[in-house]
Amino acid sequence: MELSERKQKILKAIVDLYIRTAEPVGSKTIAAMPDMDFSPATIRNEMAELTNLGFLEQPHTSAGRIPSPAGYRFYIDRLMQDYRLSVDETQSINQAMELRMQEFDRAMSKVGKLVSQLTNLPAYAMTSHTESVKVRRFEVLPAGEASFILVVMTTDETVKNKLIKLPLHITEADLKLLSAVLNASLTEISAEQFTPELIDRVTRSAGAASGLVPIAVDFAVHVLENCRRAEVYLTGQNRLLGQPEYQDLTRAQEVLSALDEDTISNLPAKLDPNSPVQILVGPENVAQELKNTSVVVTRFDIGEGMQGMIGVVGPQRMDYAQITARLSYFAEGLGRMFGKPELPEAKKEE
Amino acid sequence: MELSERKQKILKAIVDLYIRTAEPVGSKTIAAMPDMDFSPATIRNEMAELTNLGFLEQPHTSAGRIPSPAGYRFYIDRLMQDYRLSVDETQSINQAMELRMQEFDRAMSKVGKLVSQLTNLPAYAMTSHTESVKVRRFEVLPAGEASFILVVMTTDETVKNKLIKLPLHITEADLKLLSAVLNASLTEISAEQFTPELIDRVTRSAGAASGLVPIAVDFAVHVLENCRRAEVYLTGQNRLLGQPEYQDLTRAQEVLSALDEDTISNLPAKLDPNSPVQILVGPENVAQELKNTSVVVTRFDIGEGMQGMIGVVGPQRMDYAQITARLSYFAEGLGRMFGKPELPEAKKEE
DNA sequence: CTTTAGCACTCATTGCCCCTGAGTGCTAAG
DNA sequence: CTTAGCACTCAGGGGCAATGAGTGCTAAAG
Repeated sequence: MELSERKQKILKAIVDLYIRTAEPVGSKTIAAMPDMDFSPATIRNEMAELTNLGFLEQPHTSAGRIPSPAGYRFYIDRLMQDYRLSVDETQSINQAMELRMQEFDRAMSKVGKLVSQLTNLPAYAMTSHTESVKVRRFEVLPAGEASFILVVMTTDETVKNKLIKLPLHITEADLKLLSAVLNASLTEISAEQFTPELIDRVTRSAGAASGLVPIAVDFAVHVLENCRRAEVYLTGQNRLLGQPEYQDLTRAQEVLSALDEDTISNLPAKLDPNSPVQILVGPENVAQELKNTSVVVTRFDIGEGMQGMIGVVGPQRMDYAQITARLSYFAEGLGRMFGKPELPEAKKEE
Repeated sequence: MELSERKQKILKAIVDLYIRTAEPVGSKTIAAMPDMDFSPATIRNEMAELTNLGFLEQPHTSAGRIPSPAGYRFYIDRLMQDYRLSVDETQSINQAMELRMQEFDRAMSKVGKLVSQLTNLPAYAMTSHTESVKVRRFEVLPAGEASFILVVMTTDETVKNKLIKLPLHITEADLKLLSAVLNASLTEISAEQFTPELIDRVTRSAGAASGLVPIAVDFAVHVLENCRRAEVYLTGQNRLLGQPEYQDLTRAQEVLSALDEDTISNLPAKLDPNSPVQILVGPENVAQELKNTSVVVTRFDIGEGMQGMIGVVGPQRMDYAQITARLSYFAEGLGRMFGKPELPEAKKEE
């Protein structure tokens, strides 16, 4: 079913205005807008129909209209104008991105913070995987007296390490052997393939270092599992309180307590591979607690079978055009930054 | 100046009750308590004096009294009874601690979450250093085509790594040399001692890998600096909204937006080395924005010149006894866990 | 000299009522 | 189909009085 040109125009005007003011919009206000060549009465009729069609809602009889979730959806899909980033904005985003991201985890937490700042809403950044991750290589590095560092490198380029201390003395030869055995048998296979039989066999072939194999395996499995389970960085929760819809404390708390890592990592049930930015309006969220909030997500390439995702959580009445624009501009920048191999920079002294 | 026995008893009763109810306490309520063998009038007189002495405050004329910061301080130092953890509590804390903390950063974020849960307040966990950190060793590990992984181990046992990609091809020999040079000249010295002259000398002696030295140095310095700058994990901000004193939205926002990593890492200006748990009541906090909140901090040993700190942020009216007890019990557990060398566990199959 | 009963006073909170005004839906005329 | 006109609805706010918890002071009792 198609909306008449005029209905669309009115709907757009209402959503635009409501996004700006957070107050129900009345017929008179709309009629007063330049470019609206109808009387309030006409607008009223149209608004009544839009309400019947489910695009608008009325908080109470004597109030104006506000967009319903379906209204927002229609607006997003059909009416919303692209938001053009101003030079100032692009500059400040670029500048923010200047942070040299040295380590990955840290960087992601910073990314989250920046997104939150950029949108003035709670934001999250997380990593996720597109392929199943395997161990690429083990390294065993002696580290003082009776301890060594186990380094596990995975196919998604994360490198995790653990300091292992032992009460018994271990020789360099033991460690060499351990390393060799681990690399020979346990690399390039996914966590599921770490069967008890395999581990048993490996353990037996490790000689003096056999006691260390289970520890190493435990750690490797743990690393792989943690790779799969995305890491989530959430920040800027307090910005939610700035939004008029969350002046009601209980609402705010409901949303904030729902915003933990688990819900977030499950947020966008399916990522539409076609559109880069995905918007979930209110009840489109699977999580019940978020049925009054909207989520805008986008992803960026990190390369090596991984992707980053950044998202924003806010009231249904959010400036989708602006937020989408900022988010995707930022994500593009990040993609450029992470996705491509890093060029060695020209150093002063060379 | 000493408070009479009776004044102390009354003050304690008021603070105890106010902590429980969050409502100003009147003379009649106190008088009605068993063990209070005085009339309301007497209590009133005492309360008036306690107010003059600065231990109590009156929100308005016709309301009861609430403790002033000084009142809380006196209560904490002199009146508060030790809170005895119930078996249930110790059990659930122990259970929570069962999480096998495989990697340090992750573990700290989990610790933060647990503390928040444990106290039902926003909480933070962070690491900090007691000695100046140095690089203990560099490791250079080839990682595919035109890239390698640089591992920096520091004297505080953190191990950080970075994947470095290069457009040019590098041989294993180059990397060996790089590793040797770095380890020969740049270990066991602190970041300040990375002078341009030294770096220049090292670069020249690195032969074919000379282009990589600045990158490695940059990373090393970055790691050392990050070691010094404590890492902070803050969680459970939403729990602040559950507290009656933060029903006022603006207050809540003020506090929450003040709670970023910077303010937190500066929170306890000086840590009294004698008492394990440190309490900062309201205005005792240096940060202006936190002058209405209290902070309870404790630390635990991680060994190797490092310590962990866990803390709780909440309204001045918080159950200091309970929170102190839970926090320190938890911290002790963590100390036991992190501080001591890890014993290899008995595996099933051995 | 301390304790307590009595009393007048204060003042935040609550509920109530009424008014205002923005906004609607309907009807009938253009 | 559009619009002017009109009666109606209802949230929000101001004013006002009642309520009651709590106080400080005074004077009597212990």
